[in-house]
Amino acid sequence: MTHLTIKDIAKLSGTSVSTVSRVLNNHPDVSEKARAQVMETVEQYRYVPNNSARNLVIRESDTIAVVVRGIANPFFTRIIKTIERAIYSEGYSMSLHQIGSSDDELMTAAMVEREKRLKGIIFLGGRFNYSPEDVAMLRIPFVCCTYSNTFGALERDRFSSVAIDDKREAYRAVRLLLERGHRRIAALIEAEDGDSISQLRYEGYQEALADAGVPFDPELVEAAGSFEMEDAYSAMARLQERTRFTALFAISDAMAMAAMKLLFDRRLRVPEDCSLIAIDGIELTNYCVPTLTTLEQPADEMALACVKILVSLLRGDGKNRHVFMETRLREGASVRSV
Amino acid sequence: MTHLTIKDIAKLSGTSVSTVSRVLNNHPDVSEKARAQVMETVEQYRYVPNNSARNLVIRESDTIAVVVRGIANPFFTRIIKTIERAIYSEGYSMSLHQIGSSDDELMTAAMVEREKRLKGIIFLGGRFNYSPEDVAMLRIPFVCCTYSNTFGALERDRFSSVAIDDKREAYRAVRLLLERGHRRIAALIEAEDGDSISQLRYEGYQEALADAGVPFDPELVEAAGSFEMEDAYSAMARLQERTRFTALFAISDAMAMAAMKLLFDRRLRVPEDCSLIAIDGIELTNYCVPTLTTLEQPADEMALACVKILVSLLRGDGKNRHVFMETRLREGASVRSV
DNA sequence: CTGAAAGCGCTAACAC
DNA sequence: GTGTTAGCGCTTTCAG
Repeated sequence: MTHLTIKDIAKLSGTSVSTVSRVLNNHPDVSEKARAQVMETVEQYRYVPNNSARNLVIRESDTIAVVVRGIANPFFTRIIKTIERAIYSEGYSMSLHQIGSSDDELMTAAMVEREKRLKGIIFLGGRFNYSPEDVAMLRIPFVCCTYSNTFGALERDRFSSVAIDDKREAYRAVRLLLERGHRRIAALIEAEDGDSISQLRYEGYQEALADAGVPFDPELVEAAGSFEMEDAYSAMARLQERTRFTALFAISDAMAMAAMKLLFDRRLRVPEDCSLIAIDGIELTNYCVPTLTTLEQPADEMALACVKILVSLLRGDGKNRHVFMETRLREGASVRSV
Repeated sequence: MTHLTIKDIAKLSGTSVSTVSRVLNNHPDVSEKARAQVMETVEQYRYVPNNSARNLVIRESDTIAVVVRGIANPFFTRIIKTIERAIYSEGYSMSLHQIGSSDDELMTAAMVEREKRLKGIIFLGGRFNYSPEDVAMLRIPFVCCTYSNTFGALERDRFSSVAIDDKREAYRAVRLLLERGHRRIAALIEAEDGDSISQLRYEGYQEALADAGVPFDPELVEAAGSFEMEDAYSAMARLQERTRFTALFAISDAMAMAAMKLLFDRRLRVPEDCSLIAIDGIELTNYCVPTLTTLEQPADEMALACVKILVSLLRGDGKNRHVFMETRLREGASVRSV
């Protein structure tokens, strides 16, 4: 036998499996003597229960799963911490699941739902285009954090979401540049389409220009093909070689930081030679030189809202909701007036 | 009933549970007709198997768990990717587990070992002081990545490790500063002791100074109390107010970047007013301004070595080993000669 | 090729 | 208080 089972511990401690189970799960109706007896053997033999067996037999748990797409996203780190705290203070426990970019968050969630008898799910990052069939595997409430199902056909009362209005916030960012006198404003994006956050923010960029009467110039737009800093750096290099501009709107802080570095390497200064603005508000932007001006997503409020919505759904005193939060302008030193 | 079970699918598709199981697990001995039949009902009803039940009954898996301490550590992100690829190409599959700073990685690993019938474990970051009793819960081979059990009483043939020699590398970093003519070299650390990576690197700092005949000055050392950038920034502020120096050794890249920002905010320039060197080589240091000079840990090689050692252990043709890798000096623009 | 049946390790009635 | 036992949903012999 590879591992000791509860049966072994029962035998070893001279009791029965139910007594051992009671002790392990802190049930009250166990005599002190039996409890001590069991605890001693557990310690002595370093018994560790098998969670698969436990999860299989329990009818329900108080677990909320957080399914995160993109382990490298620094913006999520903060959110997860806050979500975790909120979940615990609501009396639930959290189960965190990272998935790779090629995995499907819905399938992962569906499997964990059965595996752990989940109560609810919070998705942190994910596809923007779920269909009703896609989510049919999920039988429990879920809330999408940092995105909404903008491009999917899913009924809005089938799920909840907490996010910023990406298009509008991008509009705000670009508008700020316009108000500071910039006219040739470049955009560093991931891809023009793809049902992603990049697409939404890019739309905001275009709309802001249009509303200000600034003609759209495709020369000023460069797609990195990913959200990685390395790719953003290369894209910025192409952009900078191709054309001139006095300001850049990057769809994410990380990409803006890569752009900032490219400018530095080319002996261009921020903001003297090029102003920079982005969206996200990750901690790191406080530590770059100069500090990046960015529209900060209210990470803590978003995390709290997710948990609040989900918990009220679980308690039965709430309906699916879609919350759009506003960003806060965090003025760094990367934008100047012209 | 909340979820469909394999029994339901059997009934619905007019076969038996064993046939459904065979189809689901791609066993060859199923007729095409039965297979199609089962697949159709599975799709139609969006059946998702219960992994707890599966894990409970399988005798063994080909799973290697990676237990990561510190979700926010950017250095780990790269390593995980490489580990994952290596594990898959060796024919195993990976199961990733994030743990909070207050959780015990050994207990987590022991539980997952039973839950998933693990073959082996890779710890990414963890305590430096395991005792034989601590690891008694683990029955399978494990390798510690980025650290070794420097301060523990665990027998060295009980586990494997892949890491840099933190003390020696810190020595090298500080020595580089000395060679460039620096004499007043400050150190930004986490804590003076605590059986951590910070302690080891701090020891290297002290030894380098001693070997160069530079008297140790406690004024030049500041502990941040954590590895967080925020705390490093404050610590650097205290240090900078208290005394003067021409160079700083930070025990991590992230802390160095925080220090860099503090210097900038105080109108001091890097490297003109203060040189900076650190250890780690996270991608981000390529994007700070100026680029940080750092001793880069060979993340990919370390990841590969971990998997290689573990796999050879599992195949029975290998013994526990302790590998120390060398860092590569990545010259940025943050160090000048005086 | 297919189905019946025996558990995997645990919890929770249920009897004592 | 305590022990016995019936499953949880699945895989896997073992017969047919």
